[in-house]
Amino acid sequence: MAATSAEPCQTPAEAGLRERKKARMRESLLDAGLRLFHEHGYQGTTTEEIAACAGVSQRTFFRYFASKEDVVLEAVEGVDEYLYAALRSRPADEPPFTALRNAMHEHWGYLDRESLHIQGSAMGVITGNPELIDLNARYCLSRQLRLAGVIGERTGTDPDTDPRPGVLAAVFLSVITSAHQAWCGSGSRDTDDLAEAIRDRLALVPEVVCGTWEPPATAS
Amino acid sequence: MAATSAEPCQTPAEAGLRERKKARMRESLLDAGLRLFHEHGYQGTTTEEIAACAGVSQRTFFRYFASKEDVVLEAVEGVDEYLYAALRSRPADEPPFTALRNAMHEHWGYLDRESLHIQGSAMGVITGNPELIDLNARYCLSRQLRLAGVIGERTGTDPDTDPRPGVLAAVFLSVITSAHQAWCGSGSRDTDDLAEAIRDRLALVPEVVCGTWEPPATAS
DNA sequence: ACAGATTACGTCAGTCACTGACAAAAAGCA
DNA sequence: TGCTTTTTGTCAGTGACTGACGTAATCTGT
Repeated sequence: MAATSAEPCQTPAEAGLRERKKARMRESLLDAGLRLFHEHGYQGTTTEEIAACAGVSQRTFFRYFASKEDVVLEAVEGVDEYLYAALRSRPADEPPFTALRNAMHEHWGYLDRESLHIQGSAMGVITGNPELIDLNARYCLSRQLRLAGVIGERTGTDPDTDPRPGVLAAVFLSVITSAHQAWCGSGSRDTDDLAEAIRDRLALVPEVVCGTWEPPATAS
Repeated sequence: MAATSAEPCQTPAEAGLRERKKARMRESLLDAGLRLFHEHGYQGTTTEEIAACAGVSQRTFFRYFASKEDVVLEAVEGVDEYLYAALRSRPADEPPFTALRNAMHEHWGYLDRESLHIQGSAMGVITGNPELIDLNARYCLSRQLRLAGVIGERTGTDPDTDPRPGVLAAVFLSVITSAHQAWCGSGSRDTDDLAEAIRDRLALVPEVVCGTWEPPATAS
């Protein structure tokens, strides 16, 4: 079914009308969802409203997105791509963690004035209750795996056999999340503060894991 | 209303009968929940079943636990106490990260044959949608904060002003989670394998963040 | 362009987590 | 023993999510 296309080829688009409609529908639901989340908050938006806003039924919404959270996730993944690209373009001789820090820095410049920076984070697992994996996995597993993959590319290591890319991805994302929490807790809405928190905390990691801390903190 | 107590003081217990009943109710619901989760899985257990199993109505269940997930969380927190205790009893001259690794090792010995080791993990935050914090916070924020607090005690640093305890807690928990994921993914049910994965990955952290990786992994 | 197989959609009904409101029962207190 | 406070059950309702089924749109071959 791949090469037997005898299509009129009037539209320059790639696939059939059905595919294009589906893609547009998904896009439409995503836009509607993000807009409504922005306007009324996440909890303040129902899936019915998203569907109605996109002109379809709630049931159709759930045919495109497995859950309300997935709308957010989709956006997160889109944003992360910039980080991966930045990481890939770092010079090859940079040590992995340094490259990540620098990539994050570039990435931030890119995102700084985006309307949406969404950060997912690490997942949790409950021994013996695999169903709970799904519940949390949404928030980080895919992110962590993808990042580990990109780190693996850079370093020539295979994330499936070498745990180091996975560990670095986990550490990196957890520090980002930690900074994010601190930022949220501080009440600041200034994204520059968030960027600074991220930078500071990433810079602290080697010291924090590699030795004894100097008694008086950098409590400026 | 604090010192005006002219209680008969007939019962040797600490508080009034009401308090004790409440504590027993909570315990009872927790036991029922964990047992049912174990028997039928998390998804396979409804809150009504938990309530019925404890002999109360569903509404009462939700008066004791804000959510079904909270039942699990409660158990997680109980388990973590052992880790904190182990960390507190490490010699004061051990560097923080080393102390954590050793504490984890001891902790594991303690838990090894427990019926329940539950691991929560890091939370995610969505910029501008504080409601989502709750959603994930359940899974890690409290854990991370508590651990940061204990680390702060040990090192004489204040987690509120010095970001280092928070960073270390985040890194540590994320590596545990990462190991947990790898273990789940490997299909092993042997807790010794999990302990080994955790040990290996923790040992890798300094190398992973502090320099250039040696090309051929420890792909034993 | 038209019949027949796919596929997408809307509608309906149902489950489950979770919540507010209210009345009855239990526990504390005088 | 009355009176107040707290706890509980019942009821009704919201919102996320799913399965079933009929209808409509798209695709396929002629």
